[in-house]
Amino acid sequence: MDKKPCNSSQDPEVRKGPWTMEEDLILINYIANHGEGVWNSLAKASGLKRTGKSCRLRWLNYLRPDVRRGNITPEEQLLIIELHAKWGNRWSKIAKHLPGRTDNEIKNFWRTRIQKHIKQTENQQQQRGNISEINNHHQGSTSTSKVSTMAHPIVTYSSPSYQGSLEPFPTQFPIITDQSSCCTNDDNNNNYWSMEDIWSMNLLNGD
DNA sequence: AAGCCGCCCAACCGCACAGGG
DNA sequence: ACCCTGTGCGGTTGGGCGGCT
Repeated sequence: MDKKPCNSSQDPEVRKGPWTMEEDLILINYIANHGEGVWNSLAKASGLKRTGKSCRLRWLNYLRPDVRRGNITPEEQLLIIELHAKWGNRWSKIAKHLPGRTDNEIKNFWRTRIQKHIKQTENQQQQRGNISEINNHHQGSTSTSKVSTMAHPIVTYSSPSYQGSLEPFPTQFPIITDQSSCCTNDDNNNNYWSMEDIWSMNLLNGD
């Protein structure tokens, strides 16, 4: 790439990549004692070899005690769809209406699940369109794809097929019936410590 | 059993904006 | 009025993991 590795050469102290448990604890402890904000000086004062940006992101997206982790509930799915139809990719704005959810999480959710679902829906609609066109015209010629494209103009993400159908993903996603179960994360976080662990360790360490 | 492929998510990057000096 | 620094936001990437062939 054409990017200069100036940071790594001039400032080898700056760490990148996944956060370690130790770093998380340092950040949590520091914020518990001094509060959040002024991230650049926080990064320096805490002794973390991270940028302020990185500290902020880690805190907001993962370490904050009020961050809700686990599957997006059907209600949240609907809300995301509605708000996205209204505001587009204003993830932080959407996140403000979903307590405990981060813009990053919503963004990822949208990209991985909903966009995929929309594509599938569009494909299905196109295929149905093809079939109906074929049935309507009894032509069976090679021009069906063109016809179907005209019959189903490409819709944007605010696909009207979602709005009003209060059942966006009836079978595709596991539905959480018990909110308390979302905090166990047995399978999801095998390689990670849960936030409860971290916070209890934080308390054990003393602040 | 091994390799491949696709999905998911944490983290990084670049840009824009706001506030202070 | 201008510049600098910090912060916030949206887009993108890379690695881990599970399912499939």
